[in-house]
Amino acid sequence: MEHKKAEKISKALADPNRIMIIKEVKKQNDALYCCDIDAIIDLSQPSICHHLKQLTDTEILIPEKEGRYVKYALNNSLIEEYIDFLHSLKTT
Amino acid sequence: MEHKKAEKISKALADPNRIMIIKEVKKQNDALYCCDIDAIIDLSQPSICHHLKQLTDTEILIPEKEGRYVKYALNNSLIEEYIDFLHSLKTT
DNA sequence: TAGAAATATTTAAATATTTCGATAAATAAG
DNA sequence: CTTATTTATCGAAATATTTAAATATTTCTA
Repeated sequence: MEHKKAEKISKALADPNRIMIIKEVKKQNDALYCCDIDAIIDLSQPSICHHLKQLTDTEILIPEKEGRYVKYALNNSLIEEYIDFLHSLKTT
Repeated sequence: MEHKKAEKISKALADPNRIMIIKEVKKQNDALYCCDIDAIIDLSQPSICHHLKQLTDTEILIPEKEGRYVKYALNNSLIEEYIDFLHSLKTT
């Protein structure tokens, strides 16, 4: 992974609300809906939308449209690539 | 790892200059000096100092004073803990 | 001890991010 | 077709981050 990409993923993970959202995706087993987040995070709907956009722009979350709803799944392989990048930084 | 801690590590990694610094620590085999960075990164001395502070505050880098100099080493075990946290986010 | 060199701190400006209210767009339900 | 519901976008305010000049601190060397 390019370090520019790793930087962007790091930035997307650098917020407590976005980490909460990712945790919730896991809890809901890759089937998190936008409106579920309202119940969990004390932010306005536009703010939640903004955080989701950062997570989907970086492809950490993969959105899938289902009628009026959007379902989010975690991009496990991207996380793996990011982990590989972190391993590559380590000294031996 | 607490997610507050993971958030802080993410934030510290969310900058191209700081990633460059970490890469340079690896290149120099855990023996990076402050003044070496001047040669690599086009930033003022106070800015470099500020970035190093973020990396040491989060304990990503471990500073060791050597007379007038400060030598930096990567905290490999913290990176491992951060990687474990990332694994824990993954869906199965 | 005085001067030089390396690193740290303070302060302020520029830029970026976060947040929310208002509003728009898309689709479902009646 | 009209209305309600879900998600997205715009615009503006509040907050945080990045940067560098000026200055301070620490320690080496002559």
